[in-house]
Amino acid sequence: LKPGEAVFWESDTATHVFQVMGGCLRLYRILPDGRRAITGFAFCGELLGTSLEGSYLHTAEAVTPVRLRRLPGSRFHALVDACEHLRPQLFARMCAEMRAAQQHIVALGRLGAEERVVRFLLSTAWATGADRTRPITIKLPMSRLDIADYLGLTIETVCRTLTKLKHDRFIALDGRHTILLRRMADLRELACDIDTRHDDHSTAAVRSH
Amino acid sequence: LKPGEAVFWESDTATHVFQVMGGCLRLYRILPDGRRAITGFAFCGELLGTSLEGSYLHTAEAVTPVRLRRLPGSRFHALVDACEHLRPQLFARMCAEMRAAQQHIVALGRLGAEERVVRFLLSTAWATGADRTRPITIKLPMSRLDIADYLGLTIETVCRTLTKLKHDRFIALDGRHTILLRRMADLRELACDIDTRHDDHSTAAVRSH
DNA sequence: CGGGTGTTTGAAAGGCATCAAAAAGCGTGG
DNA sequence: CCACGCTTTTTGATGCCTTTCAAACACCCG
Repeated sequence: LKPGEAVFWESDTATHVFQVMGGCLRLYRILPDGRRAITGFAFCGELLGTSLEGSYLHTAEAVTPVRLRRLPGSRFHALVDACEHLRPQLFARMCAEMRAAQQHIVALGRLGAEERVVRFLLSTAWATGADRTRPITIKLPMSRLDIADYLGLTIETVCRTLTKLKHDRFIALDGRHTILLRRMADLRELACDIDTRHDDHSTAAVRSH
Repeated sequence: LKPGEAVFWESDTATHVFQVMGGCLRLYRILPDGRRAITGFAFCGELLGTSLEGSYLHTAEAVTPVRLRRLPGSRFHALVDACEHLRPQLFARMCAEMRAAQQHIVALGRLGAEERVVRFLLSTAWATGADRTRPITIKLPMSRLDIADYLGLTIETVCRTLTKLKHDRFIALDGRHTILLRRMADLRELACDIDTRHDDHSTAAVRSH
């Protein structure tokens, strides 16, 4: 698929399951008045269209050139049903998706603009499996508007936040789609990142009443 | 469980699966600085703790008195694995959960305060399986603070929005936990609601057993 | 019938959105 | 290789919605 082309639309009857073999896609829903909410991005290896009988949950559209593998949904589920060791794999993927969704909900519901942007940068970096303590250069294939619609912000706010981070020496921008993350520890602080902390038991105990 | 008691905490090792036999629970995560994000509420019939090997995704805490059924996670998954007709049921539940999460993401990312509150009221009403065109009285077991933390707002904003809806004759309040929804068509308009109809059909089907 | 918690209302402040325009990329064609 | 025009991004000024802070009020339980 070329950039901008869609794999399927939100209203489509879900007939096939897809696997991304390369490239990046945006997954989104459009509100009646035209507002767009991007629920996630899909990268190489990920599955699309697994989570529904009926119609797709969102529109899937290519951000970069994308290569896909396609399988009829019925066949996919038959395979999963038959293969003893395939089932836990699908289950694990769905769990990961759920975890990501909940993380997203927390971010949209309770984090400020800066926290959201930094968290997005860090999660993108970590999706590549990079060392979490060392500075890293990441590629953001999607546009600022995509990022804004993903984070529940406007494009201007995303820009301003990035420039502020740049001036504060937390990141360095190189072109539109390349960002260098430096001072990871400070960034993690800014992101209000709970995943990497291990003091949650005491926190939970305190707040449990 | 009595109100305020927890079934499990976010950091706990996920050992058991629970089914709610009665009452209402809140599912939430706490940020390092104390902010709370409620990711959802659980009602009679729903399953808790299915979506993870490892540790639970959130804390589950009783809002009202709650009755639970408990099953070791290993046993639960063994049963599902063995039972040919149980698998699609679990799958459907997970899909419904995912759909709810995505709906929530859209609301938090792109809807204003009034839209969020109205959407919450309508989805609560429809969870009871009521007629969608006729006025209906609903019970909200949770506190205003719970609603605020669920909708990504403050308690004051939730209050103000409800008061405004009352003065505009869209709803009527009776005590703290009872709300009459009138003029459903107008409310749906306010909620920016396109596909809740489709959503709830499957949700109701899943809930029913 | 109090006391305490939870809710509602009010005033002021702040953060993000909106509107507007300049600057920077980027592909195209000379 | 550079000039051109378009799109995307960045920056700036202003306004609105939601939050914050504060206090009055209602509800519930003993």
